[in-house]
Amino acid sequence: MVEQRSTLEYALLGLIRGAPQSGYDLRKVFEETAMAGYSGSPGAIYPALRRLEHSGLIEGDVPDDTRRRRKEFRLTERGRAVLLDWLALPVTHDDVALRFPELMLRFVFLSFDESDSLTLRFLERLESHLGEYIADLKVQREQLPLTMHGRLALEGGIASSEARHRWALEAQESFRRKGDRR
Amino acid sequence: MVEQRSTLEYALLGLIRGAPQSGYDLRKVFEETAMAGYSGSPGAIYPALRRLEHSGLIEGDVPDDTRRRRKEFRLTERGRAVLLDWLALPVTHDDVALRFPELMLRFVFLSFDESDSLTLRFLERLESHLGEYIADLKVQREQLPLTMHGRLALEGGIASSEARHRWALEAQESFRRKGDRR
DNA sequence: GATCACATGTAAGAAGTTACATGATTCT
DNA sequence: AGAATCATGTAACTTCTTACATGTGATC
Repeated sequence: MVEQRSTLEYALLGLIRGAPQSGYDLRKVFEETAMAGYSGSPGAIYPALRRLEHSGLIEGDVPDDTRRRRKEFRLTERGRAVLLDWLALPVTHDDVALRFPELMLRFVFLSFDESDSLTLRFLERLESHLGEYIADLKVQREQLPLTMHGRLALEGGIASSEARHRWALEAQESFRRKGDRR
Repeated sequence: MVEQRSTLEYALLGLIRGAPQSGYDLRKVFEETAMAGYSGSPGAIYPALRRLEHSGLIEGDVPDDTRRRRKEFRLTERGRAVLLDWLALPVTHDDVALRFPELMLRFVFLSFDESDSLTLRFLERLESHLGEYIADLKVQREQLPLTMHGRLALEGGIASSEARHRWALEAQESFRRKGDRR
């Protein structure tokens, strides 16, 4: 059973895993790259870091090369394990239909798995669930009584899902080619 | 200045505007059609309806043709006005980048504007902000140092945004043709 | 008579938002 | 000297989640 944490907490774990950094650094990442829509408000970030620290997933050090007040966080072993558990979670139908941005966040952090096996499993499941989801939307388009706006909105959903579906296929090919080259 | 309400509350206003209905009816809409990801849990719906009632945006009647306990809500004049204000809000860059599902919810409810003028303004702004957003993503792809996963994720975002962009253009044409026919 | 669908609610807790607060260091 | 940036935090509030609670009418 996987520990349940908020998406923001996983985003923080992933970023810290990429490079140890302070709360301030993390806030800037969210503000400047608008990372998938997680707000970098101090009222969200600092309490989340506190929770992660209390749970023993991250540890803060005060680096001695700065004279500014500053605490740099890095992952603990448990932190790495919790992050990996989250990354290895199977992609579900609801993830695809309701939480796509979170899936993309997970995908980015799958770069920490150097074997690419988690990545390939992720993309395969993503691709198949997207296929189902697109079929569902098409059924709804045929069967539900819809206004012109409703039908168009559904068609928009179908179009963007189909783009994501093609992307999932292409991404799989990229990783397969990469694996073959070795 | 527009009254600030939660997205769930606007979703409820829009659905009730479409047809007066009870909390139970509304919950089923969310559960069965998975409407854009708003959960139909009673702990969300009933308090939200209470808030809307207290603010004078909806009113509940007990219909006498049923013997079940049941309260049917309909919009008040103020409720219609608040919904319309929300629908008329200009589409912003952040809406496009961060809150697309909410935009699609608004689009569906724009069917209440029979002149289609709000719809057309909505689609024009959507189209232009999407264009900018796609350009931003392409800049990030060129300029940021990215892992293979990061680059692919960005390309996925570009692909689905381009699909939405094409959709916004096609939807505009649909409404223009419809307008011309009269 | 039991079970399912109808129908509405509350309580506790989690997590985010906005706004405020504070102070040090670096740049102009 | 003053402004901008670095850096961390708290408090009040809002809203959602999960889980529990309750009861009636319809169907088998």
